[in-house]
Amino acid sequence: MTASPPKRRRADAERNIASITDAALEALASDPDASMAEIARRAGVVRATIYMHFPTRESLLDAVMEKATAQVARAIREAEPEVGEPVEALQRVIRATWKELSQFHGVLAINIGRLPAKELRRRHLPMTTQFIPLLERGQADGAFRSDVSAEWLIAVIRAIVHLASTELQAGRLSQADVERTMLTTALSAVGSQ
Amino acid sequence: MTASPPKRRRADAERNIASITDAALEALASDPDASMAEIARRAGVVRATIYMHFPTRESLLDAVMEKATAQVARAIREAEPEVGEPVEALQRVIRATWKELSQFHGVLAINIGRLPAKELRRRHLPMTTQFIPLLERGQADGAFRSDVSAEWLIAVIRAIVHLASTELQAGRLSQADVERTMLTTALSAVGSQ
DNA sequence: TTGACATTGGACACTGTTGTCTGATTTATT
DNA sequence: AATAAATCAGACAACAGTGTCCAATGTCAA
Repeated sequence: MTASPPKRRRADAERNIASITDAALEALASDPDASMAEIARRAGVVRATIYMHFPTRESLLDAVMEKATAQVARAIREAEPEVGEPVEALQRVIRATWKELSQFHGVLAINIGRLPAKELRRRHLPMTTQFIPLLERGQADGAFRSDVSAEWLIAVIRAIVHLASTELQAGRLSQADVERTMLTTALSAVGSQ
Repeated sequence: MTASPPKRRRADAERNIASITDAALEALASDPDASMAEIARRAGVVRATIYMHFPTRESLLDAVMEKATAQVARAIREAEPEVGEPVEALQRVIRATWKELSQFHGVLAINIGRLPAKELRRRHLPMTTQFIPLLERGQADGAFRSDVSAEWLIAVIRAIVHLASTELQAGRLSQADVERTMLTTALSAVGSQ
């Protein structure tokens, strides 16, 4: 999935591609409209170099998004959503992905408005699909409310995690409180009682 | 607060100002980066006319934001947050403001990134201050959870309302379901049980 | 009706961004 | 050491947006 059959690039090219996507990730996190020049500057590379590897700005954004979602998806997977009590599992998954997601907080939001809703949903699939079985399992055994769809619950959880990230960044929530607050709120919103 | 002492404008000027802010509201809702030209086109006015009344793009945005927040604030006030049982009152307030807020859904989000967090908070005051007493009242009598701040609860409610608006717009939630879903989720997130 | 106010339509300079190109230079690979 | 790949430095055209200006025209108010 990384670069096996298509073409063999030189080692420094490979390195630069990594630098560029990393820099883009950073830059876009603080400013969703960061220019190619700004990204190049951060990557320690000349602007034209970016165009060596990414034909357009759009294509760079696509690559960055895919990298971010893949990284979050991996973190979710490693938290083993299918193991144990639904409530415990959800708690574990949220906790494990929270730091990951908070990095990309702004970055993943770029797609909103940039892509049609359908496409956006498709690209979030690597993350969302992993939640579905967990939530449905919880709904089946009465741990989570089942008067709304699992998709809605996912959206609510995501919103709360993003919110926690925002509030932390804004200083309205302390490092010490944020995790507990986020978790209890998410569980309370999703819980059945 | 509208235009009492500062200076008397001609009637057509007054009318155009209204057209412009309305057009800006519309345009910015669908595209947060809508240009002055696009706004002028919608207002049925030439671009230079906008600059007659708003010296810069920024100042127009400010005016639009203030208009939007004022409108939402009024709707909240009319729902009488201070009357009756906290749970009932909150339900009433959310329901009453929901349609209002869903119009401005995207518009109010423009400020994020445009303004420093502190300033942003200040401008949201007309809306948020009205929630505080209601939430604190509910926290005091055990209706709402009190292990987190009232400010956090406000943020959570706002996030859920915005989310509902997004999901409705994306067709992931039906007109019939959206209000119930939003309300039950918000109350469940805020409730103490 | 008249004079002041306001809008029009068009032009203008300025800035920032994207994407392309080129020739010189550096770097990895064999 | 030789060759191919990649980067650099800088220029360029094209475009879109902001803010300003002006002369002509339209509109309100007394």
